[in-house]
Amino acid sequence: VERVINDLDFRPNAIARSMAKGRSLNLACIAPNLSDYTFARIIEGAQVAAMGHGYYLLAASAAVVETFTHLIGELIKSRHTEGLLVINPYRDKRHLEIPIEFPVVLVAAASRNPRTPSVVLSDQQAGFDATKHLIDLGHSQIALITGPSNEDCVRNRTKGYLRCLSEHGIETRTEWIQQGDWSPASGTNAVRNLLNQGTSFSAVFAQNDRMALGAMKSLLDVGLRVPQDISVIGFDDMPLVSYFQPALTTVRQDMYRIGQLAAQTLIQLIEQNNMSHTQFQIPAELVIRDSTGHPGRI
Amino acid sequence: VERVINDLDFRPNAIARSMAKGRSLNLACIAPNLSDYTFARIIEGAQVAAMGHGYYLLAASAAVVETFTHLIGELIKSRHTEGLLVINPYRDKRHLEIPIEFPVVLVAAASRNPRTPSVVLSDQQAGFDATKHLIDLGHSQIALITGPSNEDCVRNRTKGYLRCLSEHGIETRTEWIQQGDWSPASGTNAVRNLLNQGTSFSAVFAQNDRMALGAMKSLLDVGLRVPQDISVIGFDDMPLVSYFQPALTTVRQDMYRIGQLAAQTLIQLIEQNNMSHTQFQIPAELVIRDSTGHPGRI
DNA sequence: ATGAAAGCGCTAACAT
DNA sequence: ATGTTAGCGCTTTCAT
Repeated sequence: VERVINDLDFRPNAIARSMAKGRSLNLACIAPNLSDYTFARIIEGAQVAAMGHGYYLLAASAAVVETFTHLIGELIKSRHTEGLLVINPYRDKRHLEIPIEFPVVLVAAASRNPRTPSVVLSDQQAGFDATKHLIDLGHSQIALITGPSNEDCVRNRTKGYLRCLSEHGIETRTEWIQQGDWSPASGTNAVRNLLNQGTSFSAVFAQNDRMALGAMKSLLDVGLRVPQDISVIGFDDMPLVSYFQPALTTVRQDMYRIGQLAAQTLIQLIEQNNMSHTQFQIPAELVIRDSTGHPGRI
Repeated sequence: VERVINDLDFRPNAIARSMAKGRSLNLACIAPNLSDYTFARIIEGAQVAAMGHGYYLLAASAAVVETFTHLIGELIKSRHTEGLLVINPYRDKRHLEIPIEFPVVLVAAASRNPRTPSVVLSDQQAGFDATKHLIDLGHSQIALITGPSNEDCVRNRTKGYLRCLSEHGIETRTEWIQQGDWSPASGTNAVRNLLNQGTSFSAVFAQNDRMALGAMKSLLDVGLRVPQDISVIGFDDMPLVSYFQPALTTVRQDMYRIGQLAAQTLIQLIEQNNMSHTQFQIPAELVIRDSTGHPGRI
């Protein structure tokens, strides 16, 4: 019998098996989209971890709240999926849609509910570190370009920036803080504002690399040199940013590891129903390249 | 009865349903990895199309041949999945592992088997167009940085380059053709070779953006200006390349659309068992920015 | 140890 | 139209 099984290369029908066991071995990851580098890396890490434990990973994108809500509902009620990885950076009602009696782990945003595990970057610390790097170089007039204010990580990175300034006895000026929308164009714009309003600054900390690049562009456009005149630091360490002129100093976040850890946590939740209060914080790493230097005399 | 169904917000158990119908509504997409922009966009397009038709999309990465083979075997034999989207750019034995009696569509590589549909970029035409753009600007000494020679698209892009040169009566010099490995470093290296061997050239066509950026870097490093001294054109139109100095001229491939079309084709294959010989070719689009210009007198 | 039977929650084919 | 039943391919329990 065993021989025949091998000879025919037989595999049990996964569906029937799921049916009998009440388990689908499917996990799902919901993200605003699947192509942003950050999300793609999380998904990749999660997929590898899932596969390593014998699970499959459904990738789902939900650009708007309605899709998000609907998708979560379907996935859970249809029992298509045994657990959910949700990537929702926004501080909005989506967090209320997250079921509490179902295995869910939140990625890249702290959970609102103590019973839902989450794995996030230590954004506040990272914001602090970036600012500290600039201060250590001798800067004291440091502009900040934030992302949209409805995202958790923006609040935290800003908090880190503010804490660092205050710990070094530097008074914050509200004109230094410009809000962007993560796009390079918004970085360009923010610097233009800064320049127009005559605010003096010798460094800018952009909360993501794309805005940092946009910021660098507008600095270069008006003839300012980076880093001789103005230092620029980004956040993410996207591929290619080291190939810019000058190579971008930035804060690297290891999204692959975050995705991996999130999937592992989810699987543990499923298999051991271990709903312990687990909120992982993953440290970021400063990557010093050529876009930051000592302040010039501008 | 109907009322109770609604009141309880009842959803049929997807697994039992699959069991009874013999359908899982799962598609799977296998790619070398999930985070390269090109792959991520394909997956995103496929996922959106799949969801639009009521299917779910499993994302799977298979970095090495063994994983690939194993994964395909499991996915199919376990009947976990109803159809496969395979992204395999390599000209290797993986193509032989692709089952013919199972719904599969090949993405970003032409299928070896006439019964397997595929959707690919018109790489040859795109290579031709990029070269033509340079020739139209007045260049006649055009270096080429290719990707690894074991990939389909490399062969085709190169073919387009060669055909364009020959159609314009330009004789090809083998020293102009440098092989890279898609990484920026290999682009840097290729230009260094070109420079060292004293080959004269006024433009370089890199078969992806990352190598183009690497190439630009080494040009700039030795004091050559882009595009005044040397023109550079890339391929892909990755995010951010328009923020480089100079903004990169490149060939845009609409991977989202390719993924979408591939998923639609797969679904048709499943639902109508329509195994018609369909090999889609999606056109690329030249995006002219600032890294290409008329040849200088170098 | 091996074999028989019940049942997982649906759908489809039947009978009323 | 409505209700009933067999069966999808496994796992698990119970009997041999």
